[in-house]
Amino acid sequence: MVITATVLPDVTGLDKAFDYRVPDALVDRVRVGSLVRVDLHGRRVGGWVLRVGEPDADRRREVPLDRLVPLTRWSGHGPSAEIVELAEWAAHRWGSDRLRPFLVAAGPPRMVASLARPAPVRPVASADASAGAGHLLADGGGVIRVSPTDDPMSIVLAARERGRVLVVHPSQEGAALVAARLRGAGLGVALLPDGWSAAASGSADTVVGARSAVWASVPDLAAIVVLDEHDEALQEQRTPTWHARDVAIERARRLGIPVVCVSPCPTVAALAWSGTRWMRPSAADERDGWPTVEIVDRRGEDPWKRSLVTSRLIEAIRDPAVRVVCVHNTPGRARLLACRTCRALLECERCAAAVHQGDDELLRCGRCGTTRPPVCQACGSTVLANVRPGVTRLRDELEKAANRSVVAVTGSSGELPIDAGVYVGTEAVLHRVRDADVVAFVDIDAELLAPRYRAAEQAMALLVRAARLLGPRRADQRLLVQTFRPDHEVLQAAVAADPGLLAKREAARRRELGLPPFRALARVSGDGAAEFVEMLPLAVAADGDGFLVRADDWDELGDLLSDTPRPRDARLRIEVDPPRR
DNA sequence: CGGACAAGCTGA
DNA sequence: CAGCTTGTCCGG
Repeated sequence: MVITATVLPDVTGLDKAFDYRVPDALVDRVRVGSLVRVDLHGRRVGGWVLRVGEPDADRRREVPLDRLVPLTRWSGHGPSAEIVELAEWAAHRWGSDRLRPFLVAAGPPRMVASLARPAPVRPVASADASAGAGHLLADGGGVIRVSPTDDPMSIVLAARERGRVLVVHPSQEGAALVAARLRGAGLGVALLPDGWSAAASGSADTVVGARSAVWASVPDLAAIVVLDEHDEALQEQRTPTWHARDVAIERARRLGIPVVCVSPCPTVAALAWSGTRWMRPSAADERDGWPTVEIVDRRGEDPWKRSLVTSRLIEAIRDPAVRVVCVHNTPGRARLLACRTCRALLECERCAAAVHQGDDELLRCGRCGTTRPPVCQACGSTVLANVRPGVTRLRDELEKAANRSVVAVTGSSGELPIDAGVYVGTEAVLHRVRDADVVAFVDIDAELLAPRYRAAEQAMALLVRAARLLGPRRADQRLLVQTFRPDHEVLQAAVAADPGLLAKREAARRRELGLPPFRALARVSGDGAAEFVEMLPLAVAADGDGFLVRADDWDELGDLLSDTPRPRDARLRIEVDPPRR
C-alpha cells in the first residue's frame, strides 16, 4: 500500500503544497507537522507535512501515484496536527495567502530528533484565593480584571489545577519571570522557545512563553492563560498581523477548554468575546493596586508662554529624595519649529514637509530625509522657537528646573546610570527603569488623541505600566498626568482606579463607528492595493498610501480577502486589524 | 524561491 | 545563428 504525504516546502515565495510518497522506512515517523526534506524541481528543500494519507480510490489526485517522488528524509518533530489545523484557520483569519509564517512560529527553534516520554500530569491544589478564577475556568473561561500591581500567579495555579496549562505573556522577559516563579512553586515548567520539546513531549505540565508560545504543541492541553491581555506586544507587527489572544481563544474553542484573559485594563475585544463571563477585584482592592493619579490641568496656561514643564512638575522634581520618571513620546530635540524672526514654520526646502530637529541639532525632513543646519528657509534667521519639543530639549529644561542631573532615555540608550534621580524619555523609559516615586506623563494628549482607533486603550496601557513602576498605593507616590483634556475617560478611569469606566465608553464608541471588535477592519497597501480593493465587495476608504476595508465580521473579511484574486507581480500588504491605525 | 526554457536582441 | 539577456512558468 502506498502512503502519501502532502508537504509544504519551506521556501519563501512558494506557498503551494506537493504530494510525495512516504518510503516504508519513514512510515512510522512521518506525521502531520513533521519536518521533512524533499526533492523539488531539482532542489532539496525542507518542508512541513500537512497531511498523511493512503490515497483513497474516490479522490482524484492531481498527480498520478506512480509519478510521486519519495520523501528524502524525516528531519525532526514539528507542530502537532492540532496546531497545523489552527495555523490553517489563522492564515485565513489574518488574510494571509501563506501558511509558512504560522508554521515557523509554531515550530521548534532547532531540529528535534526525539521527544521524551510523556509524563502523567501531576495534580496540584491551587490556593484558596483563586476560587473566583476557578469558577470562571469551570464555566469556559473569560476575562479577569486585576489591579496593575496584582500578582496573577494564583490564576495560573487555578488553571493548572485543571491539567496541563499554557501561559502566554506579551514579553519574553515577563514570560521568563513567570516561568521562574512557577518553578519556585514546584511546577514542571517548559519556557519557550527553548522548552519546545519539553512542551511537545508532554514532559512539562506548565508551558510558558511570549506571543509565539500560543502555537506551542502541548498534548492534552487543559487551559490557556493570556497575561496582560491589553498589551500590544501580543500582536505580531509584521504581516500576517495575528494576535495571540485571538489565537488562544480559537484554540481553546476547538479543544473545548477554557481560556482566561488577565489584565488590569482588558480590551474591548476581550470583553466583547467574554460577554458576561468576566470578573474584577473588589473596588477597594482595585483602588489599593493603583497609585494616586493627579491630573495637571493645563487649560489655564497662557498659550504664548506654554511649557511642558509645569510648576507642578517642577515642584515634584525638585525634591532630591524623590525618584522621578518623565514620559514624553517625542524623540529628538524638536518635532516642530518656527522662526522667531519671520514667524514661518520650518519646512523642508525640497518637499515642504515640516522638519524635525534631532539630537545633532540638524533639521531633518521626515518625508524625504533631506537635512540642513538650523536655519529658517524663508529669512535665513538662526533664531528658532521650539514649538513641539522632544525628549532631548525637555531634558535640558528639566535639569535647569530641578537643580539635579536628569538622564535622557530612549530605546537606543545604552546602560543607564542606576543612581540618577530623574529620568526623562520616550515610553521606552517605562521599560528601562525599575521603580519610581513619581511618574509624570508630560503630554498624555499626544497618546489620547493619536489617530489610531485603539489610541485610548494604548494610553491606558501606558498608565498601567507607570502604575507598576510606582507599586501599590502609597501616600508618597504620584502618577502625574499633564493634559488639556482632564475629563477624558482614560484619565477619569485612572483617577477612579476603575478601567471599566473607559471600557464602557470605548465599547459604545467602537460600536457606533463600526470598528473592531464589532466589525472587522483591514488595511491594504502596496502597488497592487488599488487594483485589489477595487475587486472587493466591501466598503473601502483611502488611508494614506493604502486603503481601509471593513466587513461585518472577521470570518467574512477572511473569506473575501482569500477569495479575491491577488494582482500578479504587484506587491500587496494586508494588515488585518491593523496595529498602527 | 530558483531552474528551465522560450522568445527577443545583437553582432559578425 | 551562436551567445546572451529577459520574461514566464512550474515544481509532486
